[in-house]
Amino acid sequence: MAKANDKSRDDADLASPRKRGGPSEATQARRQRQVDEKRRVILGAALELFSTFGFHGTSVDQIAERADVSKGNLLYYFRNKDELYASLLRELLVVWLAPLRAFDPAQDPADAIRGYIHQKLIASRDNPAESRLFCLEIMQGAPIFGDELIANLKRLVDDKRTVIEQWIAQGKLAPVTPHHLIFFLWATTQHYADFSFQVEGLTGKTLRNRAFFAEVERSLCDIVLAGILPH
Amino acid sequence: MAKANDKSRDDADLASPRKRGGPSEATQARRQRQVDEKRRVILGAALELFSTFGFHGTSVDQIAERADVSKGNLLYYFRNKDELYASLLRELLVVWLAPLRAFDPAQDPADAIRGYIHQKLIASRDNPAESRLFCLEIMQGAPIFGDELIANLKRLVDDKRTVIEQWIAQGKLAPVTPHHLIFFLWATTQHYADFSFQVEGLTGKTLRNRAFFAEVERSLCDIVLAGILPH
DNA sequence: GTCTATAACGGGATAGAC
DNA sequence: GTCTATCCCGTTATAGAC
Repeated sequence: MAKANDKSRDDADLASPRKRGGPSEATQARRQRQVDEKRRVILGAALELFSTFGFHGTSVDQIAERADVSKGNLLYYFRNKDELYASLLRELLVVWLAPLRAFDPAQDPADAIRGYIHQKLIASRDNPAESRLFCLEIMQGAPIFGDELIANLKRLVDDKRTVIEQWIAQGKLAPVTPHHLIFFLWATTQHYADFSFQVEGLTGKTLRNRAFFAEVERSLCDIVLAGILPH
Repeated sequence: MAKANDKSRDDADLASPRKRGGPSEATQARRQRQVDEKRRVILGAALELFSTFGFHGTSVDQIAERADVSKGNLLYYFRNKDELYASLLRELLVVWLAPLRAFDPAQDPADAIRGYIHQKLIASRDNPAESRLFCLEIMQGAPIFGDELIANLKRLVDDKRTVIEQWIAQGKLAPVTPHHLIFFLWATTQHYADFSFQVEGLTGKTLRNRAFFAEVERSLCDIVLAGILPH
């Protein structure tokens, strides 16, 4: 966020001719808030479109229209389409990885996993677009955001691998391969976001349906926990 | 395939001026084989590119280059880009759904599920591009192949739902929700194809590594079977 | 900061020679 | 059947008025 804003701030310095002494700090802060708000709106529109139609399937014009700004104006806030896309991914990465980050060796593994599934299903229900965006990006080999994404993932996963290993050493978990357990949790929970179109087509329901949400959560917890708690 | 070929055959009739009586049946058959072969090469190139870069991220030019034909020539075999894409999906649908189709009420459910996981992992190892192609298509709401794809899926899934229900009625399976079991198997096995880039980035291995393949298979079977066999 | 106009480019599809 | 040349459109990005 900080980095992404550097540019707009630089441009603003050039573009708005100041009287001697410049505007008050309050005025500057207000302007900055308006700038941030507009960036937020544009990023929101970009998220919806990129996650549905992909990077190449979405035009800057479409994003501008959805965000209710002109294309020229959009390209004042983001240097080009690539930067808009990268900003979007960078901003969402932290929140997208949050549920896994919560894993802690002090927790009971069953609680931790139940909690993870719950959090991830809520995210899949409320923010399916984010999930789809990362799905698309990773599936295509992360061509744009690339190394940054994988490097972040790797740091987190290495960290959580040791947590799972501790649980196993303490006899609290069956000897599963940590990587596969993590992939397993990712795959099953994200499925309901990434393939919501298919899930809805086949079952007629989405995670927004209370009963369906509970059913998914129970099914996943039952299967996973039965398979990984010490026998 | 039959439908897709109608057009080329029509065009061939128009394009190649025949002497009275026309070419021998043997000659016609040979030509047809060459036509089929060329279509196959083009479809193969299209599969690799579409599954990696998506429909909009791939140009007809790139496909032509990879298939070693000119763009003009490619568009002689496929009316346009959309038709090429739809032909590809239609042709792969049957083989892609084959592993699930094998589910049979006479089988032991543990055997059936072990067999499914094995088949699907082999497919994920040997034909990851097909898996990614369907993943992309379904994730984007199946805009092009659309209703045809969902209709096919629905027929198959409804069929297998009753198989699973029978297993449960016979006490051979814990009372799982059939849909969720199916989603579960899809999600976990396809993960290794669709996210192979991520899997490799994090573990340093792919399904082509013998030991890794066995590890994945064992992990999946252990977890799933422990969770769904009658307790 | 915001808009319109337009330059510059790439892609899909067709025409027509061979 | 195959190729090259070309048309035409949509798209990105910039220039410049306000």
